[in-house]
Amino acid sequence: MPRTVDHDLRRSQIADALVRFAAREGLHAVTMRSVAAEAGVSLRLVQYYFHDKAQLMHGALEHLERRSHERWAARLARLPARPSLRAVLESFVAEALPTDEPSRAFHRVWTSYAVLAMTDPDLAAQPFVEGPNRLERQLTEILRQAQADGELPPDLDPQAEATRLIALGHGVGTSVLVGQRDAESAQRILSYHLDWLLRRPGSGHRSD
Amino acid sequence: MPRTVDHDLRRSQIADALVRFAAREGLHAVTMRSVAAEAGVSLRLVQYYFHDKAQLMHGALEHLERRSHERWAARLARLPARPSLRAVLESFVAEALPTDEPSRAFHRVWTSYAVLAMTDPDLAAQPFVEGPNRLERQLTEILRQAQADGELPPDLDPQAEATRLIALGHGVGTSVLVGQRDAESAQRILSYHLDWLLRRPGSGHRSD
DNA sequence: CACGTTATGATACATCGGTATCATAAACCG
DNA sequence: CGGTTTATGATACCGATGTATCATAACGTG
Repeated sequence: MPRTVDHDLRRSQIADALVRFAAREGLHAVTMRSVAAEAGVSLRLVQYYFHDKAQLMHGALEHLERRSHERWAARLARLPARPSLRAVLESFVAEALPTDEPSRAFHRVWTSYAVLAMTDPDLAAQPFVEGPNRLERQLTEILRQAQADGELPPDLDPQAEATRLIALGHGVGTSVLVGQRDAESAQRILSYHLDWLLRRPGSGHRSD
Repeated sequence: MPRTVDHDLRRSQIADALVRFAAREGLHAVTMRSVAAEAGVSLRLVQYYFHDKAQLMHGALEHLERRSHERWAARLARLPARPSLRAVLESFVAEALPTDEPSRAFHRVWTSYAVLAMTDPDLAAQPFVEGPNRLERQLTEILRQAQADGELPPDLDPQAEATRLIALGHGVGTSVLVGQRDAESAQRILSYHLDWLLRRPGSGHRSD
């Protein structure tokens, strides 16, 4: 058997190129040719690995989703063994907000895809419905556990709070992407929210 | 002087056609020809009134912004003379959320433009920065006033709460547009938030 | 009515972008 | 080495789209 190359790797490289380009020029400006150029590869090869533009776009979205899960998992792994609820939620916020430039790029492209999904039905289902739902369940479970441990006020609804935190992160994140607010200000807003959420877990923050 | 026609009216009609089409097919699918067809007008006339595609897109965005302000003003006008804080905030939420189909269409197109603005610098400034900023100031003032009137707990920061409410509306709204959540569920989340915000304004809601 | 504005129609043209084809080179494994 | 896979290059084609041009029709105001 001759020349063996990791197909998934090549596909990842090309998908990465698409994301880089889309982050810079906009997803609407993505063409087969521009992606090839960005990847430093011939147009022909992009056709070779993705056959279609539709499949290219689809593949890049899946790639983006995987990357996102990886980063979230990695951030959780970086936490200490028994992290405080605050630490976990800070992690979530840091991941959900477009802070550094790579994160900005990711969120910009992700949002662009979300807009496409609003009119392209076959693009939507998995990433933009199931994804957030899973995250919401995950976060709900974390909050429920924290509540059982007395780290979260018992009068809060974990499900509702998870939803609220995610939606807030999304909303504030968008305002950063659009240039209304800088990342620092965004973090302050989320901190304000967390401060309130964890206001009197028993060990009491600040004065009252 | 011969045949006089209201230019602004024609421009509005064409801009409306663009919005309708974009809501249905996606902003990326908008072409001079598709807008003309949607407006029931010749391609030539679209060129006549907007000269350029860039100017057409720009004009439609301004149109969208005006429409938005009109609707918000109209909703405020429909409120009673001395409305309760809750009523005002409910109005805001109702306007911010894509509930009925026309509202869905508006928010869908607006979000599409927001994504364009992320990479097209000359498209952004006015609507997506100044607009939200103005809304935020407006809402902050309402909250500050309500606080002075004892309708809002005094330990809340009006500015921060305004920001939070808007961001939350945005985030939840997006989740509706993307099909993750229905409008009813979205309203429940915002109601939860308002319930908490107005929890003990002096005349005491529920038990504690 | 006449004139200029408003509107249409019919194209024409260049460019871009997705797709397809074919020949060929380069690399790698057995 | 030889053959299969991987990759490039050179194009070609077609449809879509923005833009431009020109003639002409409809129309209403003075």
